[in-house]
Amino acid sequence: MPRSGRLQRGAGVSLWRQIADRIRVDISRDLADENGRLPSEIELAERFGVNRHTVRAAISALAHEGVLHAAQGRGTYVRKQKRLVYPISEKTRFSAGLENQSRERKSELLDHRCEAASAEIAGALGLSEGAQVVRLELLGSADGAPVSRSTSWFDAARFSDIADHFIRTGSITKALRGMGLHDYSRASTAIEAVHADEIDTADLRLSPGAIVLVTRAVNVAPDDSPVQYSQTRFAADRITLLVETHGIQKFQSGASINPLDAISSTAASSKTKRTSKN
Amino acid sequence: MPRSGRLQRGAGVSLWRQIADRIRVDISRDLADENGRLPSEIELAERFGVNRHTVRAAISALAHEGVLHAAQGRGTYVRKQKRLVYPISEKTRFSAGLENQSRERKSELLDHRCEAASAEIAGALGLSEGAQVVRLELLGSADGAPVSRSTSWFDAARFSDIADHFIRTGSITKALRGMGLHDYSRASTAIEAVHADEIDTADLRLSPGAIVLVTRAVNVAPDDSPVQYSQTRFAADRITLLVETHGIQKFQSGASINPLDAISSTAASSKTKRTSKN
DNA sequence: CCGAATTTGTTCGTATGTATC
DNA sequence: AGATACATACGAACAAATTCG
Repeated sequence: MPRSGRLQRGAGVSLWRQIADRIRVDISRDLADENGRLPSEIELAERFGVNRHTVRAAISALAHEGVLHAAQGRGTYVRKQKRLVYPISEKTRFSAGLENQSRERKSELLDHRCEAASAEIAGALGLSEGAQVVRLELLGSADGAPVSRSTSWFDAARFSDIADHFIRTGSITKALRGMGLHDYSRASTAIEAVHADEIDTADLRLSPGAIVLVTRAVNVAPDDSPVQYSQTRFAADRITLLVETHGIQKFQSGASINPLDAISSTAASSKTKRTSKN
Repeated sequence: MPRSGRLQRGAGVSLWRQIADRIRVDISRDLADENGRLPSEIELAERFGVNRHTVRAAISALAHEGVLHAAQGRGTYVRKQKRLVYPISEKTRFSAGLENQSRERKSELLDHRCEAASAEIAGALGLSEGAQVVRLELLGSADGAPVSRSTSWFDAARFSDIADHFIRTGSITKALRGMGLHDYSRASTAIEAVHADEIDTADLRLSPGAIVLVTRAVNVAPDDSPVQYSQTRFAADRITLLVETHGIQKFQSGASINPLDAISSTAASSKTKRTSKN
């Protein structure tokens, strides 16, 4: 039976929202079994004394939030995974970010080709529109789960063989080094968040309604000439972007400037901490 | 009447998704009136020859994407607004970011109080747990629309009067300067994206299912001691975070390193540009 | 200011399709 | 093949917010 208090019909809050809030709390107690599986929608509907559609609306909202995952024919499960931290700094390297956080990580080259630069690409790389550029399509995974899907462009005049070098070395940094560029810097990164589209749900194995963090970044050579322009789409529920704009140092013993150190322990209660306007 | 082709029942794609795709295209043609208002759900259901619930599912999906906005009693409208750019760099200032992008912007102090630091706050500020800290609740708006909702903490021992100074000056930077701190730097910013909760929808005037960009940031004094820890929630469909990790310079005439310069002109076609795995 | 009309939001009922076990 | 469980779709009714005469 449902835990605390009955559902309030006719109050300001809809039933499906009340149920969603109840489920969100109860899954960490006894609602889900040892495998994280929830009772079936029919059973939940009986427990809450509502129609199955009302339960479905609640589950849908929680699936949008990334709390639950419904699989046709299998059941509804609690989504359990901690976020990987992807650092963004002047020395951001594409694949290096996820080291030490996952057992197995991979950067797979899906496709590569030469094409004419659009206005956006040309502007970012300092080329004229229509200039030849090399495009690389990469899929980043950690522990078997896809995490990022990126498209990068390079000036074909300088880096026509970048794909070959990447295939040999498995790394953008090493590929550029193999072509004579021994260092580069991240100049800027634009960050937006949007809902996953059909391509995202396929590539990143997301459920419809999930969130994608979109970054558009420019890397520059030591002489500040643009080298690489890339658009990356991260599965938002698996990633935290960490921007480091100032040397990260420990200030006092036990005190970390990295706010993420404390997040995992307080994430569950963060909601109660926030205060509304009133 | 619907434009091209009938809906395909029993094909691989559900009706509501076909309808959503159709609406997404047709709103830029003739589906919406001069005010961006769509026909009522009942009328759309008749046009497409489906039940009203099926139209609602399509509208719901498009509302999640941020394309449409449904208002009870008023109708369903096309959402039209361009994103503001919020820069994040070593010299990020809370309110300064939105200058020159909006006619009217405001940073309103909703609440302030003194409290004991939690483990998260204490860790970020280099204090011991339970130490007294001042908390400021701010609401940032641009052109009348709420954009950000932030909570900041300061060491009460150093900045007990921060609220008074903020009320007088209307700026965190000026308030800190008034208390003897003439400069500070952004040390780190953690960025995540989540679905808006009830508090977000109220404070930022979002529709349920909207996306919120959550940042957790630490500002430090010139001696690298932590000064301010803040959590900010941005309405994701109104904001682009721009991380500048390397001096932004023009490299060639007409070439900008800022990738955002080209986004607006290509955003509409970005979807077709992306390629899937196959 | 009131009340009717309009429009979206919620809930229940029912049936069928599809994926998984 | 059968049972289970989620996905989609239609129908009906009422609630809640807004608009407008």
